[in-house]
Amino acid sequence: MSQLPNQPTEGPVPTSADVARLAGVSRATVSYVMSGSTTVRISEPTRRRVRAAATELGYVPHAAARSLRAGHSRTVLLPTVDLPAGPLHHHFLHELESGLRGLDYTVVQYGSTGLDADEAARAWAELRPVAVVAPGTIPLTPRGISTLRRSGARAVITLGPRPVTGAHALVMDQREIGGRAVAHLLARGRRRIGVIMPEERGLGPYAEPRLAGARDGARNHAALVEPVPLRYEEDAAVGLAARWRDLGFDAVFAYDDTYAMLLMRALEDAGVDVPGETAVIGADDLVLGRLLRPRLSTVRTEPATDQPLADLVDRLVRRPGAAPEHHDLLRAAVVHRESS
Amino acid sequence: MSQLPNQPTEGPVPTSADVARLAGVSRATVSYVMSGSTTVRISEPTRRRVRAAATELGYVPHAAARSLRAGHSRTVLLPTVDLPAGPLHHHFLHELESGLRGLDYTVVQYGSTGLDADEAARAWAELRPVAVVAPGTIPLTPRGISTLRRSGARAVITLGPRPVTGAHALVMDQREIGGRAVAHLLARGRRRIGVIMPEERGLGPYAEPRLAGARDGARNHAALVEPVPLRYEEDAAVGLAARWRDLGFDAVFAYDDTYAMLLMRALEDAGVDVPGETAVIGADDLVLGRLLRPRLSTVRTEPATDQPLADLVDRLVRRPGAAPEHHDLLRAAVVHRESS
DNA sequence: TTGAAAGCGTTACCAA
DNA sequence: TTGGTAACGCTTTCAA
Repeated sequence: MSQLPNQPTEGPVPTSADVARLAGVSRATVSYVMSGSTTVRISEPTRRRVRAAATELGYVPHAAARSLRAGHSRTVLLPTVDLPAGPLHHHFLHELESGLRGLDYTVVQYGSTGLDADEAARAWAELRPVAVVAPGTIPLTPRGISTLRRSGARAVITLGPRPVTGAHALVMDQREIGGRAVAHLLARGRRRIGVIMPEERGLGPYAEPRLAGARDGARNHAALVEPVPLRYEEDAAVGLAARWRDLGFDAVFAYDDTYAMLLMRALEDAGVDVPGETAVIGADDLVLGRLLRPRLSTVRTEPATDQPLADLVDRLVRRPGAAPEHHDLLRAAVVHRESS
Repeated sequence: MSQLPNQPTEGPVPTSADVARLAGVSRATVSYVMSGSTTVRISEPTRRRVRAAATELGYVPHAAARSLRAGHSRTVLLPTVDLPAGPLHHHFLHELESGLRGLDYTVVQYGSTGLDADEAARAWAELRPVAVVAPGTIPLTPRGISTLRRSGARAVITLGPRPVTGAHALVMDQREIGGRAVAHLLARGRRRIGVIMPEERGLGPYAEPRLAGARDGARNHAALVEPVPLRYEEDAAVGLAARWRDLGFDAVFAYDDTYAMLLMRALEDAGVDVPGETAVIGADDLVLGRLLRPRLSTVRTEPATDQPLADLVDRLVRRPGAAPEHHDLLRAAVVHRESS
């Protein structure tokens, strides 16, 4: 094991010039060695001297200086908000992140809570990312998109429930989820369907399309579809259950399995029979749905494309200026269990 | 509404020189106006001309160039891994992120899955962050810490279950959770305690200290504490429940409420009475615990400090070189319900 | 095989 | 009140 510097030198940060000096070569040579350039032949002894000097000084190249000189970066910016975003969103985000890293991009998440659309776009543009993949929960205006493109971003992509004009879109269309749920309930003879809408901030962009899909699904049937707001708290559910019979629903599509569980428990405590009196279906197929009694019916969502997201982003970066593309990322299917 | 550029010019990115040219001033003047410098007086008409030119060109300053020139950045790097990390971890991360932004830091999350400790440290160092707050799930070696410090990081901080030698530490000591759980079970007369250990990768850094705390808590009592591995899947739980009576436990401390729910359901289906035959306690006080029957006892964790994390990081940045500090972030308390 | 020098976009100092 | 200039750390062409 090599000697570690025992005093975390508070001194200046070593640069390639320091390495060059220590190794007795020029800065150019250091650069060649560090980047493993093959266009220039450097003797093996020299390489070793340079590497040893770099290690001794703890030299790490300065990314900003490099990309400044290069005129471009390989930074992909993923703005984030700190709101819950659904398991599939996380799945995609993770896949995207590791895939892009594999393609040698530097992936950086940048918290953007509380910034308005154009402030956010400017803040992102300062970092000169080669691509931006923004969640649908952050509004992206045409002006913001323009700012980003003019700052050198070769791809501006939204990832969310809705496409955004002017940007490429990876669409997770939540409407199909609502549509499937309602079709299932209709097929089982239900006609008065409540749709649980979370009152939690930030879930709207997901919940609204699910409701819209539910409504569309009931369009040509003599059926009622009505939103029912609910906070994710026990007493809210108890209150709702207490006036449940007055509402007159014979079925309910909950925003997701966790809300379904919350409601189902409250209904049971209030003496409402599930599924006899009210059928319940959730969404997202969480493990907990199988643990409930009755077992929870749900709408499972799964990736609709086997093309890795990262490849898609990479392609958009390489062929910029192409017309905005929309890609549907979601497939939805009902998993029928006991609660419906 | 002002005129938007109708062609997303594929041309070169505008620089302050372009703005200067268009406004008929020097680059220096542009810089003064854009950064709102007060040390230099610029006439109001000039300011207006500069701002108009900047808007027209869609000019956004180049962060890398700025920090290169300045010799330092206000970037705080939060390396992330894509593993589940507990609700409190998320809470802290979010608080830290928004707090730091309020203190005018640029907070950036950087995915580091799959990198080894020293590779990761080098990758982070390339970005020249002024501070790094690394989750405990990413091992940080003395060498890595040294690399970061020498690259100009004024604070290297770990956020996780364990302090790391040489770095500041925001400790979320999970041991107390196990300790409280076991103390509670002992007080209720239980003597043979199983501790559910998730088999899921990445939970180890949280689960192990919880187990250690449980063992410590039983030290001076004639009690048995034994780990029981469990995958978070229904059939794994069913299998465990089937041989439950052979194991001879009269109580179980589950890693968290979700594992507790999984096990409790399987035990119930296997005819094991809870809490009569086996007492169950979870952790993290999730909403679902109150929805279970019997209602789930749990160990609630809450922030132990009312000093905002961001202020703490800020202080460490301003007073670098100070001896490593440890801060305990967690307080744990048993919430007794029906399952124990 | 190596070195000198230019230039990426900024900002801070010093003159005008 | 404004402008010229140098410097931040790096890569790359051109010459030696």
